[in-house]
Amino acid sequence: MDATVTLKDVAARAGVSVGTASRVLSGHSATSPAARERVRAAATELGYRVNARAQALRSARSHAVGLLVSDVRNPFFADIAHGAEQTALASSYVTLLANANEDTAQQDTYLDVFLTQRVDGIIIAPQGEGRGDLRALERARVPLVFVDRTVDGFDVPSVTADNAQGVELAVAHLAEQGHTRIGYIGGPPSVSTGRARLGAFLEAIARHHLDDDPALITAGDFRRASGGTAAAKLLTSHRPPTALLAADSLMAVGALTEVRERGLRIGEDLALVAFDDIEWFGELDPPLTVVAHDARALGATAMRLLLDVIDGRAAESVVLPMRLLPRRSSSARPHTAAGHPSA
Amino acid sequence: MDATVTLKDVAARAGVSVGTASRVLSGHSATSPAARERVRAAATELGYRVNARAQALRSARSHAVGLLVSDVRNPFFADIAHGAEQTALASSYVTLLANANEDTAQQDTYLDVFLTQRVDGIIIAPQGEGRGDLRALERARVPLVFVDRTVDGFDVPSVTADNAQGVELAVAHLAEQGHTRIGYIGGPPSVSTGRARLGAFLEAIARHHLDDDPALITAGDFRRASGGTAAAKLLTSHRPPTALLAADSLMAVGALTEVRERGLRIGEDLALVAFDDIEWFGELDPPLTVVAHDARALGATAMRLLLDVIDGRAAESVVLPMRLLPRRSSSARPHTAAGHPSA
DNA sequence: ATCCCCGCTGGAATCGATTCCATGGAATCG
DNA sequence: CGATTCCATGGAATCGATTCCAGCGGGGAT
Repeated sequence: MDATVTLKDVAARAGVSVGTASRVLSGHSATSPAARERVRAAATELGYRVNARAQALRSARSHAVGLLVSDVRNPFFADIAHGAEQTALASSYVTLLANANEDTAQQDTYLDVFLTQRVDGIIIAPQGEGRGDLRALERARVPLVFVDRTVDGFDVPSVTADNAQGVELAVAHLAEQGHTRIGYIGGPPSVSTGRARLGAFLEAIARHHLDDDPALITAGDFRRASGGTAAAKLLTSHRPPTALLAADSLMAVGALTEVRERGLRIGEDLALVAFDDIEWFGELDPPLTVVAHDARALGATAMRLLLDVIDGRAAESVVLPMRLLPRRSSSARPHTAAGHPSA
Repeated sequence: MDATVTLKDVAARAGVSVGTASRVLSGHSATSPAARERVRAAATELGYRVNARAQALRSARSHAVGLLVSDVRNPFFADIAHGAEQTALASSYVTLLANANEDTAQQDTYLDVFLTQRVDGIIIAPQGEGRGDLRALERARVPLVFVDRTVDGFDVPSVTADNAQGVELAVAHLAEQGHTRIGYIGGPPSVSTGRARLGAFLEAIARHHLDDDPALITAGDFRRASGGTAAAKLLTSHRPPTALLAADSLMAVGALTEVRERGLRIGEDLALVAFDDIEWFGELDPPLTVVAHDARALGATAMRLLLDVIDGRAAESVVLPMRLLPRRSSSARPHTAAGHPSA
């Protein structure tokens, strides 16, 4: 007696027309107190629940938004999703969370799903170069917001972290402790954050008059294994760095493992600073120094922007500040590092 | 020229009726090769995309399923979500991922959303005692599957881990190393896994003839802080345990922090075994021994079951095996532990 | 050659809610 | 007291796709 209660049933029970019943329940038009009461009573008695699909069909608004992240299992994106979802819920929007799973094809699949489901808007942490279905979104004029990353050539509001500031904080912190040779483990140039952070790193190095040896610059793909490879390359070079800066948390973990396997101790023989704070980075031994942005705020802000766009309000891109969380992994002084034997 | 292409437009362009166009695109009825070709061509030229909401309104099937987990940010549930989502996608079902956020009220909110959205089925890792909207689901006869946890009094297929086996593996492992006093940090009795694991622990203790001192049994709430509190209680007791078994990964982290703060070294002064393997547990120092289940398989299996129920096939509950991953945190021998000073 | 059957098609009803339009009655004003 | 306005309401059109029904025409059987 619950699954298929329609507005017609409610109207019949209340002794009014469906039109009146709809008006009462949506509360948009004037209705008499008597009708209001009868309809409301009938609705609760029958356990009526509006059919969102019929509602969305008639009124062009579906009250559902799509959120596409590159990997739900990455805590950073899980936090973004959480922030976005809570914000949406507060405005009674439903979030369809999809997982590109680090795969451009799957990203396209889900964008297609979003379009088919006629979501009111989409938040995306874009993968790749912005080909394929990303262009279709533009043509379809679906409200769109970028989060964390952007794609060149799209005139879309975005919420990003202040990468330049973050890199500057990290480099300044390491320079303060006397490091002059900082090994950089960067992201892929195909992702905007990868490019931005590398540029900022080069500037920061120059600003602080540190060693700009090109051998200190490596690039990974924001995945764990690539962090290890990059660390190995840096540590076996002719003049190894005394500190490492990883542009992403997963690569930092890879680097950490690699460093350990070489018998070096993070925080004593070698300093390490990572991007993105992950809850358990403080639980590692030693706790990891990070340059962090508030992922939850990133998600929440993106959703706010999206709702603005949907409602036809102006939406300005937002750049959120990063902050340095100094922990023990960066307490190594440069002199202790050089020439340590690699077990 | 993209957003509002309807079937009517396609039909007009192809010079056929909407009926024929629909038949061609859904492929259910017989159509002439000529019509097929013309409709397909028109559809691609116009960039037609079926309106899922209209489709769902007419045919009772929405091809969307709801997945409600207690916390997306918990890697365990993120993995479940990932597994479920991939399986759904393979059958061209969309997953609406919702986050109860450890909150029964929010769980009800989302169940309501699911019902309103007329999803074809729901997978849930239930919170609390199964009051409130969980009963409404039963009345609404929405296909339902429990994952990881169950609720008494519901005749619903479920996918759970073999808790008894997991506990036995952990206890046997510790007993093998000579431990007789194992401190147990359990989950809340309001959650089925909390109850099952405690029962299994008591049985395992008896089976291995270990110390059944009630002072060794504590309970938390599956959150991090409670693990610390429980550990503190155990370690300050009259005769502290030489090993700890935590019923959940987050509580294990809490316990870990607490143990460290007391100046004890996990793996040397005290053994620690945790439930649920989380990617980075192997990165801790020392790496954590865990009793793990394959969360992704849990999610995938649950989705398969749900699709079975939706399609009217029989669905039998599944119990997945757990396995022990011995790492350094449980290498402590009992004799080293007793009477260690608490810094 | 006639009849029947079957494949294909157009037209129309349908799903459930919203919203426009017209109407009836009450209230207000001159 | 009659005319105008306003409020509440019922009825109907509408959103986009699916599906039933009936009809048209062609091919095979007799």
